Amino acid sequence: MATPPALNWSVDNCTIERAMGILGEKWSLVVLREVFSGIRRFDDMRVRTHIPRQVLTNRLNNLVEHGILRREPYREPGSRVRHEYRLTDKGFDLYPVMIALSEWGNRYLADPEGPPIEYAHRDCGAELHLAVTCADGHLIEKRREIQPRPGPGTRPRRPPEGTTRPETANGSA
Amino acid sequence: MATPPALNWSVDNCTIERAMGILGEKWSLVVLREVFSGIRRFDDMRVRTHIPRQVLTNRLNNLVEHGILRREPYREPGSRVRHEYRLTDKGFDLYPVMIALSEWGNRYLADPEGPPIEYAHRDCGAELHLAVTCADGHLIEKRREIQPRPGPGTRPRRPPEGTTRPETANGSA
DNA sequence: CTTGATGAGTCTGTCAACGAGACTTAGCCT
DNA sequence: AGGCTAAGTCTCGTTGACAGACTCATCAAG
Repeated sequence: MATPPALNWSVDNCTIERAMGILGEKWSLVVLREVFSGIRRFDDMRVRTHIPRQVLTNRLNNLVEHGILRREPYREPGSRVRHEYRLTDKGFDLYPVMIALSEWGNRYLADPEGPPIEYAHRDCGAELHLAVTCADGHLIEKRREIQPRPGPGTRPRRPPEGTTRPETANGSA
Repeated sequence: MATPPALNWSVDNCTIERAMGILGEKWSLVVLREVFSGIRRFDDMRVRTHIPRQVLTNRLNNLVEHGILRREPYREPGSRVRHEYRLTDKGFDLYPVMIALSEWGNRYLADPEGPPIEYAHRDCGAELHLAVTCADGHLIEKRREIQPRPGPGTRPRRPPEGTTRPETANGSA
């Protein structure tokens, strides 16, 4: 084997990495799962998830800071004003991420009786799944059809003087 | 507002949570991005990602242990036998997760010039994206059509004696 | 056969993040 | 006035991340 071409590009500005910087902290996605499921209050999340208080405050604040959740004041009759956490548009756009994770998790990690949460089409009740398509409208069914490649923000990586291995032609796994 | 119905179900066996237990550790998905991009060797990953050695060994081992990567011995002419890391089927099935993250990241987190990596349809070159569909074949375009609900593995949550709030009807965010 | 290069680690010590449990605070209710 | 409750802070011990030096096996050069 020889040098994969990817080695010549830098990935400092990788958006997957940035996304994981926000969502990859422990519990972040669990918090989002809760909000997607209609759980919006601090203590309700605590009760279901057992996330340590401190971590939960921290995650909620981070998610608010990144514009994924917003704090909404509400007042329950006979209580003082409180806040609940709701998804912003940016947060809702994480639906595919949630569905992708749950599809994979359901296939490989579920208990024999199945997963405790599923995502369904409200109108017809059928379960959801993700389809990979391309901008030209083709449906992608086999992974051989998928090709990672340098995008518009690609920058060269300066190799540290004399790191040379013979080139190869094909960069996918 | 009143008790969201989700509060009555347990989420101990949630598959999203389990998936994040594997993929949510710092760097896990970056390692996978590398492998998807054709980077398969320890030091090549180090060079691009600057992941600390110890963490990288640890992540690679975890991913192998969970059957997402496999170690493949190879021998470069004039070197001793080494190992490279390749995706298993289970690993390849994470493609939707990668694409979902990168779509979201590209929309909200990219530099002005764009992302450094994109996923394309090999046959036509067009960029990929994910479509949410339901098992009945409907294309879901609005989040209002998505409904999280208890799945087959749902278990009741034993509420700790006298945690009662009035019920509400609708559980989505 | 010795020396050196190289890929892939291990070892050590420091610092940040996580987890458990007790304590705090603001506003409402009796 | 006293108590309750949601949502935090505080404290402290444990785990995980990181940096940098060290190890180890193997092959190639001399």
